[in-house]
Amino acid sequence: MRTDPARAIAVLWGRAAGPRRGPRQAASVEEIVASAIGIADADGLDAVTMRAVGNELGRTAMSLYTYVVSRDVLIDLMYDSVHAELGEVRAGGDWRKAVARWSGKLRDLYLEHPWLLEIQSARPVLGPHEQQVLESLLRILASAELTFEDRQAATSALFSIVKGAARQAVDARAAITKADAEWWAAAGKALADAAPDFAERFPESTAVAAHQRRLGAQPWVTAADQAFTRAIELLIAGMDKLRD
Amino acid sequence: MRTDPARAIAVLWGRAAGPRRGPRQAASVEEIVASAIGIADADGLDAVTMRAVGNELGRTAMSLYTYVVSRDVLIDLMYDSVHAELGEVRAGGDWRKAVARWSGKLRDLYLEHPWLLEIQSARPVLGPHEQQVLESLLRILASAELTFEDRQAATSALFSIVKGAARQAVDARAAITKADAEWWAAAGKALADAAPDFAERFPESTAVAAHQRRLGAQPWVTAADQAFTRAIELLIAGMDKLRD
DNA sequence: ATAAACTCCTTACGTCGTATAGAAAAACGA
DNA sequence: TCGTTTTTCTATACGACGTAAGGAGTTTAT
Repeated sequence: MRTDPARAIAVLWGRAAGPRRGPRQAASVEEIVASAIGIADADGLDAVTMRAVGNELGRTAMSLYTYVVSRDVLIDLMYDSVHAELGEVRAGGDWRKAVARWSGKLRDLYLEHPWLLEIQSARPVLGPHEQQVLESLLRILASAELTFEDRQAATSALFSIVKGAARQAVDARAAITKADAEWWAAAGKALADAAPDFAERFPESTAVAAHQRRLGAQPWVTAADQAFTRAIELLIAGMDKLRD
Repeated sequence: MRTDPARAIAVLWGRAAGPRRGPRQAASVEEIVASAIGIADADGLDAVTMRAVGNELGRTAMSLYTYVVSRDVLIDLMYDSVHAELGEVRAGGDWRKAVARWSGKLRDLYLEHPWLLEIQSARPVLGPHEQQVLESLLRILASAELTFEDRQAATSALFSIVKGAARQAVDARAAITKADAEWWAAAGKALADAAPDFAERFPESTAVAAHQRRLGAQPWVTAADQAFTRAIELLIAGMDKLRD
């Protein structure tokens, strides 16, 4: 991110790449990005080391630097690349349903590539596929005849809600592991010891937790799903109400 | 996070600390956490290395491990500690205003300690001050007479929106630096070269950007502020509408 | 007095991104 | 055609990081 952006952007937006002088390149940026995405899908973003990606392609870490100027840029490319999977969400019909559809699809993308959530920064879009995702949403919001201000507010809110909900879902999914379950049990016990007055100090939190437990079955996972759907509904209702 | 949570939780919730045998400790957990927060405020979370914190206190990195079992736990402690600054947000009066007030205060906290945004995971609350922040919100939502389901949905949405907006604001603030301005100029130029058909491919994005530019002055910063306020308004309106 | 428990220091390991420098390979100018 | 230039890729190395291991010194319990 700190280096000259021109090359990264050129690669993102469909290269130029005139005839070069030296030896032919044995790999390609696409191949490297695909390999990196595979590693990230399997083992998370931290596992995407230059050495690991190089190894996967049968070459050294340093050779990758002739394709991408830094690991950060590689991650930018990965980020944009997976956004192609989302495709276009058309704006026809009821805009409320379209917003819900867009949100669900973006959340699915995050769940399929949880490492997307490990990337921080709300930096403006850099690549064409990210841009397409944003454009799709803006088209829907335009069809709802929101003001420009509300389009921005809604966009920001929707991205945030989807990301937050996806993170919750991913964490919930991970918490089902045996080791994590034990960890939580131990944490709960330690908490009960350390704060015996929890229920009096935090009655509302306790009430919500009790209600959650009452629903039984999959306490975290499905609760997160429902909270997501409902959160989107709340926002849509608000947009509807303040639309005039 | 991977180790026994009991000790971390004991420290978080106000210790026990019976009489120990060896030499007296020359520092305290509070001192270490405060020092780490100072470093993070100044230089971000990455600057909080065990060596840096130790150095600040005139001791070695390894000595810190008698106070906190790992860097991750230190960060948990930092996280909870700064949440004490937010204090209680009372639930009296109009719940709509209270929600807005709570959101604004949390956002201010994030802006004052931007490294909070570098911490990922939507893990359930661990410390008492985080818990208090959640409790305050739940009290407000209870006074609004939302269903339990809607309280969860609204909680999740509000945390997400606040966090997302804060991140945007922090990034906008950072983008005013000279070096970054140059970077963006270069990126813009590169983008114009790489995608001359941008405006046709992404008409809605272009329209929003044009509207933004038309407003002039501080294009990013105040726009982010307004989008935040409006996003919260949208959600509150939705809660209001679907309340029955 | 001796033993146990504890703090803190020094040293060291394995990891990372990437700087540097050189070898081999391809295209260019003559 | 033959250097010259440009580029790819490798090997090596540096300085960071979190933290494991081991040991010296200090305090308390027996």
